[in-house]
Amino acid sequence: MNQVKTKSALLIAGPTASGKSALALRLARERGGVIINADALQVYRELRILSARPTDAELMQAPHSLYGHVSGLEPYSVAAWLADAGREITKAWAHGLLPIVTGGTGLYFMALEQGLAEVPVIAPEIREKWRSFAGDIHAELQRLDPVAASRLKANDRQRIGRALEVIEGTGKSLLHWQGQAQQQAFLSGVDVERLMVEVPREELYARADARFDQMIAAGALREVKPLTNLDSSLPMMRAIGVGELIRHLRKEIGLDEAVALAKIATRQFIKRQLTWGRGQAKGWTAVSPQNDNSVI
RNA sequence: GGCCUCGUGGCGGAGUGGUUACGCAGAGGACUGCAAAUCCUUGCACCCCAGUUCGAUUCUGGGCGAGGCCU
Repeated sequence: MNQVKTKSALLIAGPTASGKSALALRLARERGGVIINADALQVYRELRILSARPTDAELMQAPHSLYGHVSGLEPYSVAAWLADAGREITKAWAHGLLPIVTGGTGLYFMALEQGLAEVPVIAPEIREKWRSFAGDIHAELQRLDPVAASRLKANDRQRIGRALEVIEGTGKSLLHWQGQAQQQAFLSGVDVERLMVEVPREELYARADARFDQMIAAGALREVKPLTNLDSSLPMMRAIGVGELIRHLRKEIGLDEAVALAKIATRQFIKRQLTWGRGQAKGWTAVSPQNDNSVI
């Protein structure tokens, strides 16, 4: 068991069902580390099974943080996660432990390494106004912030809404804020090791399919039942499987169909994660979950 | 056995005598506060044979196949 230098960190990324957690667990035991979650859905308390959070047995083998630590009814975001993660990393260092940040959300790793633009907090009313805006949202952005509008696709309501709330809430373009010096780059100047878990596509799909069946067997329907009447726009409700299983509980589709749809959604998600990895995580060290000899 | 309808890409489903919708799945890509989200691009077909025609997925005939009705 190595003694950890004061300022180092290990990042483990990879698509869902690739075996990141098991690898993180092993390395945490070997090196004396704290596993810090970098998955946007595993933070939600209500989704233990469907978000594939570590089991109790796994949690006991090494310290974990940011798993199921927030309510799905509360707003959460990259910024909130970044603050949480920064705090946990600092704490790990203070205890002489290696922070091992692992998860499948590329945006979170990006925020961790590059920081986030220092955009002031936007008033909830403004935010809500644009999220529920019924008209031509892109035309509105063209009027208020033509430069930002020119960079976004007309159908990309989510990003357009963000650009609108920023220009209205701060009086300045989102591009202005992004052009400012980035703060909160916790890992700048830190000795960072980056591992990308890679598994052949076909094998990954097969593992993901099998895992969803296991989730059903483990009681995923029971987990979803209390969520049936919640606002479907909550981020938690977009977890793969939640919408599909709710439709089944409402007798709209059979269980077989719900499972099939969730598996398709999982594969599509994996594809996006792989695209992210190829485009945004160049230079990470590729490791396979079984034979990660490239890791010291 | 007779009559009728139909046979389009992996699936669903339009349509046309020449420039071959669309949806889903698949593939590729983007990505700075909802990211397991949001968005962009895209390969792939007209059951077989013969005929009509300058030209057939589209028209005619036959074959094969599917479904329905009748006996």
